[in-house]
Amino acid sequence: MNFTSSEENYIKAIYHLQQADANVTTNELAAELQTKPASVTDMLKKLKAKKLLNYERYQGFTLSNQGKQIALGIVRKHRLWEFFLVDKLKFGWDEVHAVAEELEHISSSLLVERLDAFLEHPKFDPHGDPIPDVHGKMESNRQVNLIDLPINKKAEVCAVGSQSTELLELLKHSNISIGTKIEVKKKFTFDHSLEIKLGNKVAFTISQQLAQALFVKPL
Amino acid sequence: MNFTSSEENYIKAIYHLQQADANVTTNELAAELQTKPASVTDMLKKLKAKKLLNYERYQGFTLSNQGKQIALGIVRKHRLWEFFLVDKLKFGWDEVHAVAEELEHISSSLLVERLDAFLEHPKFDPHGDPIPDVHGKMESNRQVNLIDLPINKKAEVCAVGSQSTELLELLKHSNISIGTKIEVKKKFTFDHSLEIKLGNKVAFTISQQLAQALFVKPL
DNA sequence: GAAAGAAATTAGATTTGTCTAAAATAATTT
DNA sequence: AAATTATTTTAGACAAATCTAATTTCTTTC
Repeated sequence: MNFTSSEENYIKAIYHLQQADANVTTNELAAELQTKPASVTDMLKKLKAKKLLNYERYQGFTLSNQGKQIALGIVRKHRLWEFFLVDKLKFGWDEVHAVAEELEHISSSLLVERLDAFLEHPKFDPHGDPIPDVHGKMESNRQVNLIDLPINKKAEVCAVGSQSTELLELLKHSNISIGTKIEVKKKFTFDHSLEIKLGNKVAFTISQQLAQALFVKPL
Repeated sequence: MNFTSSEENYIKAIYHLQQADANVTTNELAAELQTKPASVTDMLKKLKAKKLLNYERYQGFTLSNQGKQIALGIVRKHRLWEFFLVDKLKFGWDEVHAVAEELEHISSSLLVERLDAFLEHPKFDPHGDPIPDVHGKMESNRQVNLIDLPINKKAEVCAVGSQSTELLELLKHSNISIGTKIEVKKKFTFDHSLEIKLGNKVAFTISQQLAQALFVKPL
């Protein structure tokens, strides 16, 4: 199936906002796309009709699996073009975004695959973001500080910020180790503490200091 | 100023049809763009308002100088992308047209210039058509048989098909030599003879045989 | 748990590019 | 030069994507 540039922009924006926080709202999306909430609602209905979105009015929305695939295809194109612009056309990494926004809507999939081959199948774009392959798979190996992990995003602990016995003692007591599945449920502004959940266990809160010592890989 | 893809498609189509025959009609343009004459009229009015077209209703239309510049910019982008697709991405020369039709509407002029540099300023696209430079200038050195010269297109005689004394005698008598400015005013279907005009002199007709012996360069 | 406030949605209008059907103009034929 | 035919244009409608203003639904506060 084929989509308009406008539809693709909505899908991509929803995808990115959902990465940062699984609970995307109509207003957030409107702000992101520099449009009005009413326009967003119109498009949500259209995307639902095309089965790209799970959406019930007043109840919020998430991308369907099909929607996610479309989003990944657009992200793939965007990042491949960014790589091309910087690597081949000698653009600065800060000059490429606007141009890539246009190029990502070129529809030919043959073009994308030939471009990918020409660039020798790069795995990351000039900003370090991973480039999805034809099937939407990508290396999600950019580790981020737990403080920066979006709410409700499942991740895996992959590194700690120090090897001090004090930290290790606290980690052991909290049942956190390398490989632990982790998820942030809430962020408290007052002291920047986080409510987290390990696997399916009951949630508990950790301090800003501990969170900053933990590095995770989004799944 | 910025134009929509639709406007650009009209400008480009008018440009190409005007190359083939200076008298482009509403119906021809509609056929070329696979749309209806009424839609063409609508767009003609819009392009006139934007000063890209000389147009009076029922009286035909031609591109203004500004319109020609826009057209050349689009042709430049189209042919540069075609060159890129064939030379770098290993497309076949017959596969590139549709993709280039999409790519030619990407607006960034920085992109075009960087692409031109990356490709090392090619002068001709994979089909042998000349690529206009930033200022719209291009080598128009594809010589065509006088028989194929569009009506009302000014051209210059650049070669003859044989060196026989019979031909040279006729050419001398007709005042035609290399460098003569020439223009076809009418084509007669009956015997394929042509009415031609040399510079500002009075028009006269020549036979199919003579026309076929003359090669010209459109100006 | 009712009222106030915030967020989301609907209703109706606008713009762009297109269409069909009808009318106006130009070109051709007799 | 009048009549026929072909071309071009207008008038009015429609779909896509957007907007403003009004309304509905949800959330929060008291």
